[in-house]
Parts: sequence; structure tokens; C-alpha cells
Amino acid sequence: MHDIKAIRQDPAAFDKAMARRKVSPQSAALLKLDEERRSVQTELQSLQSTRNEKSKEIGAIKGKGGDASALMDEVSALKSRMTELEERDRTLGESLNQHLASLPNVQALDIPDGDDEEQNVELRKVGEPKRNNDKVPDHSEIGEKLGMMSFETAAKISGARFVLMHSGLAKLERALAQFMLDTHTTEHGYTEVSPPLLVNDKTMFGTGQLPKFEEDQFRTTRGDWLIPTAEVPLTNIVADEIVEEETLPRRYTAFTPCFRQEAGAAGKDTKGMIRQHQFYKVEMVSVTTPEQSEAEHQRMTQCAENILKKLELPFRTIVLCTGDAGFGSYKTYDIEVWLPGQGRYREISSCSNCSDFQARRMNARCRPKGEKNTRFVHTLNGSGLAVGRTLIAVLENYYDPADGGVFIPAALKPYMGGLEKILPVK
RNA sequence: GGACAGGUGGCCGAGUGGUUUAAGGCGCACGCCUGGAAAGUGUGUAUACGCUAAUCCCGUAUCGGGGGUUCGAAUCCCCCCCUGUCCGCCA
Repeated sequence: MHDIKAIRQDPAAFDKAMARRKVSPQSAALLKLDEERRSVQTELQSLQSTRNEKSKEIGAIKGKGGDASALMDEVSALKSRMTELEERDRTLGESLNQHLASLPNVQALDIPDGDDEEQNVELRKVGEPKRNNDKVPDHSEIGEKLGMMSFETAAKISGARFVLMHSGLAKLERALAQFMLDTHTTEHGYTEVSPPLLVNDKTMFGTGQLPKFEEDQFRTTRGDWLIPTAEVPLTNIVADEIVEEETLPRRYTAFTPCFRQEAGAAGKDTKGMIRQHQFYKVEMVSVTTPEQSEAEHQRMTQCAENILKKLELPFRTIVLCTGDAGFGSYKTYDIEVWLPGQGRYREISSCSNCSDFQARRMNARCRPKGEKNTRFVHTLNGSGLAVGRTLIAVLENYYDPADGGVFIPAALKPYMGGLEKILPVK
């Protein structure tokens, strides 16, 4: 959501920012609505003022037993115009808000311009990618050969884009989640949260899933939405709140299932568990002051990277160009893990600074100590990490071609009861 | 899911159509008093929009949310949401 006052102040700058997002100039249409609305409000408020004053007089006259019918007629005469203005004000406000809510966030100035992922820029690489001399199979093949991963059974039970795991792999998934949560809570200072997984319209609007991305979501028969990421409930913790700035930054983490229709992804990643309707993810969310968000963004990205370092998985971090960044993003770093089975890096985490974009939609504000005025908080979210994709990365990077087994990364052994290796079931 | 009772400022709480500009209390902030503190005492203490140099002043809106009746609504009517208690169901 954008600040109409800021657009009023510098319409050209706003159009320029939208142009980087491939959005045509919007300020003229927005300001026209805004101007008309304010003139309607000015007239309406002056009529309300008159009405209030005269009604008070009527009260005083009647209190003394006098006749106020002349004044009452006068106020009655204002009514039709007032109703008209109220209606107009409402309509204009709605169109203005709808228009503002449909536009993506402005991007940071230091972000590379670009049309798609081809123009993303690599910032750093950590770890040595294992070249595929050993002919590492795809994770789905590894999993099925282990006898612990079945897309067929999942398809029978549910349909396409689901997977069922058992034994060692089911436990490995749980171990990964535990390990990530423990690291974030004990080393990175995040507060663990167990949030609702079904949320209402307002919440989905707050983080920007609605109204534009409705077709990507699952909805219950009651009208609740299944969260597509824990970012949604975690960020909305501060919705409609005014928080003291001393208490910022606030850092939340949660381990939840995520549900996505993958509506626009037909034909993409149909094999394996890269892209599913349901997957587990450990999410990080930070709420900060405007001054803190840039540093917090770096910090959060490092927290995500730290998980991969501990798991000794090779990765690279990239900054998304203007054409590839998400709707609410001010700046986004993606972390991509090396998958030997695919012979390339694949997204495993996305860390975004949403500046005040979500805060405006949620009406989430903060107040500097001792000051009267409030301002909007900044919100950030990042995967820390996508558990399913991390499991894939472990399978492919720790695969042992000698016996088709998978070694357990040292960091996970305590969570796997000391197990060294997952071996195929006989 | 059903029945009943509720939802008023940071908190408690009065208020069933008009001097309510939401009483009063608590808390908080600042001052007075004091050697210092407590007690006492005075003042202030929501958010948004508009106007504006301004966080002053002024205007408007907001008493869970939305709509309606009325010259005038915290108060009356309708719909919805939430909380509590009891019943039912359930892990």
C-alpha cells in the first residue's frame, strides 16, 4: 500500500518507481481521485459542522421548552446534500484504496533493473559445488530407491504435487525443522511462535496475498485461507498495533506447513518435491523501525545462510532484480542451494525487506519514546529455510553412490539419534 | 452448533435520545509542596483525516465493525465479529 501524501508531494518520483516495476504511470489517476475526495470531504465536514452546531441549539431550546421547528427544518434541508457527499466520499475512498492496494512496492534504488531472473545479480558463493562426476541421481530417485519416498501413494491419497515420506526421511524432515528452530531461537534471538494456519481476509490483505493473488491460495468452505507461508500470521501479529520503538526489532520464527495452489506454475517442476501444494517451512519475520530495516535485512539473510553453513551445503546468495522481486518487496535476497542431481542452484530461501508496504496495509505503527507522533513499522520476512527443499539438498549432496544411502550431516546427528547414514530399506 | 450475559479512552468504570466538550477512579507525564521521598495538590494524558510553518489552534470522524432511524445516537433498530458462562460435540 502506498502513501497518497507522498505521491501528492512528488508524483513524478512515484511514476518513475512504478516504471522500474513495469507499471504504467499511475499518479495522475490517483491524484485526481484524491483531489476530488478531499474537496468532497471539505464540503461534507463544513455541513457536518453546521449540523452539529444547530442541533445543539435545538437541544438547548427544547430543554427550555421553546419551539425549535424552524431550526429543525433548516438542518433537515442539509440532509440530501450530505447523504450525497457521504456516498461520494465512500465511493472515492474505495476506488482510491483499491487502486493503491493493487500496486507493487517501490524497489530500493540500489537494486539492479531487469525483466526476469536472468538479470539477478550474484553477491556471494559459499562452499564448493560437488560436480556431478558421481552421477548423483535426482532426489526423487534417491528417495524412492531408499524406499522412503512415494509420489504414487501421495497421488492416490491426495493427487498431483503431493509426496509421502516415511521412516528415515520422515524423521529427517522433522530433524531439519527442529535443528532450524533451535538455531534461530538459541543463536539468532528469534522468538518461537505457533500461529494459526487458517487466517481471515484482512490478514491475507495485510501481507499482500489479497486481493491480487487469490488464485494462488487455498480456501476452506467457511471462507478461511490456508496460509501460503508463516509470514502471513507472523507479520500480522503487529496489525492494528502501535508498538513502542524501544521494543523493536521484534523477531519471530515459526515452523508451519504452507499451502499453495501453484496456479500459475502448470508444467513447472512437476517431477519430485520441488514444487508442491503443501510443504513445511521455518520462517523468520522481523518488525523494525524504518532506520533498522536495512541492517536487519542483512542480518536475517545471514541467519538463513548460517543454517546452510552448518549443514555444509554449498549455496550462493543473489539480489533479485526489479523484474523478479515479489509484490511487497523493497529488496529481496534469494539464497540458492547447490543441487548436484540437477547440476544447478535452486532457491531455498527468500529474504525480503518490505519496508512500510505491509505495515500500511495492516495499520501497524510504532512510536519513538517520548514522542506523540506515530509512524509505520518496517516488516521483513525470510525462509529459514524451506524444509522440503533442504531435505532435497541433503539427499543429493550427501548421497553415497556406493550403496544408495545418504549420510547424515554432522549438525543433524543429534536430532537423528546419532544415526550416521540412512540406508535403503531391504 | 444452541442458550444467556457482555464489548465505553493505556486500565477500571458511569452513562438508555440533547449543557457529555464521554463523569469518576487508577496508571502515566510534568509542575507545586519537601532537605529528599511518600502523602497531598495542580495541569496534562487516544487515533486518523482535513487545515497548517507546526507535533499549536481549529474542523470532522471514531464508544467492537458495518448499515439504518432522527434536527440530534455511546444510548433506539438491523446485520456481522469477538469475549465470558452453561449445554452439546470433540483431540
